[in-house]
Amino acid sequence: MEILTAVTALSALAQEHRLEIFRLLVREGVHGTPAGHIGEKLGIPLSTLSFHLSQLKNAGLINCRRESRTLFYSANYLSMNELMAYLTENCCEGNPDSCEIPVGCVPEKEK
Amino acid sequence: MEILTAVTALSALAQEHRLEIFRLLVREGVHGTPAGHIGEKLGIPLSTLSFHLSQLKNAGLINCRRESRTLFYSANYLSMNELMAYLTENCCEGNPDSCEIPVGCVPEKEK
DNA sequence: ACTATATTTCTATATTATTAGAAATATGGA
DNA sequence: TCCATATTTCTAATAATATAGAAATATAGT
Repeated sequence: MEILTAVTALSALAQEHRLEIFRLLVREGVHGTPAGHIGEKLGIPLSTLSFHLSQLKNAGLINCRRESRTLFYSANYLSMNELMAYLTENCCEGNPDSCEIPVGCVPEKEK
Repeated sequence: MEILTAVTALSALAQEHRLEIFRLLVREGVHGTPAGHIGEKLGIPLSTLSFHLSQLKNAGLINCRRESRTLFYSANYLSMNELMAYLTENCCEGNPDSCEIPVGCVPEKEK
């Protein structure tokens, strides 16, 4: 991963509204959620929401598909996991005794 | 984790110099690296470096200990992993078939 | 006390991001 | 074609962040 790709993704997540949006979409799953529902659930005006969705989309963290008049947004799990892998790359020079706490998209019941 | 804690950590990582600094420290391990070495390796003026180190420190992503005149900075692996867990929390409503790609601090050779 | 080293704090300037109302665009039904 | 719904783009005001030189602080050796 290019460092600018990672900075763009992290910048996209480094904002309260956008982090809420992203976590909502991570919870909702691959089918996606209409933009309007996101704004309603989080109490964000639609023009502001649209700005934040485009930031997340531009960073590759979310996907968008149209179904009639409705745009469904969904989390891009692959790019999320690539970002996390980038952060932990080569940790402890390959000797992770002191830091190994694997995380990822794993359901609560299996933890 | 509080959302503001996560936003602070993500904001700290969402900057090219700071992301380079953090990834360097993740690689170097728990013993830590003197501030001067970081600036030298990354070509960052010391006053600028100090500003960025304080942002990362304030976000809880790195630790600092003094040894004589030298300040050793090191990655805080626990808070890094907590941040990643926060991003993936409750993914896919507990049905991660479409997104399960666990990541974390695991050495290359074991991947 | 003096000097050298390691690092931080202060400062001002320059750059970038956030907000939400109003207008514009896209789609589909009558 | 006309209207309703869903969402985006435009706009301008406001706020926050990054930069690096110079001065200040902390530590240790002579």
